[in-house]
Amino acid sequence: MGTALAEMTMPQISPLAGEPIERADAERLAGVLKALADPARLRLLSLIQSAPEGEACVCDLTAPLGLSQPTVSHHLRILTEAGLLEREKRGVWAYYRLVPTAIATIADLLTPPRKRATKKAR
Amino acid sequence: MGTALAEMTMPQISPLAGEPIERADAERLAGVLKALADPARLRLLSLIQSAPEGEACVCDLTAPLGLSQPTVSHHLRILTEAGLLEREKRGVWAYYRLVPTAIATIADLLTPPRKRATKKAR
DNA sequence: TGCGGATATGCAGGCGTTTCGATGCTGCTG
DNA sequence: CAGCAGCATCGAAACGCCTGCATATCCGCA
Repeated sequence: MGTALAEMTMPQISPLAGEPIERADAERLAGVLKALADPARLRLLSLIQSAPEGEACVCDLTAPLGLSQPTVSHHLRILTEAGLLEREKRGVWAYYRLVPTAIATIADLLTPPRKRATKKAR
Repeated sequence: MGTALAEMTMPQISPLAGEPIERADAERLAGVLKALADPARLRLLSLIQSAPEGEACVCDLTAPLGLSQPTVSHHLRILTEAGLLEREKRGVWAYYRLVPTAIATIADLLTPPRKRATKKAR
């Protein structure tokens, strides 16, 4: 439901290049970037991504971050709602992993249309 | 002095991929992303980038944004200190333009080492 | 079924941010 | 040289965010 990213990738948000960006697009993109713009959350993404199976549960992340368990859960929730993480509950544990192309999508939205046919031109 | 980006690009910050990111790196990257993660500032970047000469003065940006002049100046200052904009004063006007590869650099920091030889491997 | 561990949620304190109006500064221009 | 236009800075108000503690919820296990 959250996945703010899905709302951006689908209706083809204007990528911060070319035509002046629309107010609504700016707010959606800012929303996702805001999820990224936090040291704790960046480290969470990095830790999860470099974990053994590319996944990690809350109890694995609490110590390396030096934050309380509720705070870690809070950050994970924000990242999940932004469409950057996906959650899978196995037994008592909640395993988080990166949504495959999510971050790359954000990077593409920032990057000018290098070669890519980003235009809707028909 | 400002240009938080310069401090990142130079000492080769870990790009959110590969090894778990360091706390200091996370804070630097979060700092720059925080400058981006605002609707008004995203629109400013977009407006300036798509302006006639790729530059614009404050008085050109106030109306399209619908924000007061002090507020626009404030956002421009944050973007400049983040290393995303550069300022040139000509007469009474202050012209802002994008720092050439700044945004692309951020995109690269987020993007996993696709093909790129981002590795320090020799 | 009752206990204990792993997460999620509620609540609150402290801090940062976004925005404005008022004001100060600077450099044209009449 | 006065006045004005363009910007930056200041001070303040409203709002949001990060964090922790306390508590609720869920699941496996004895």
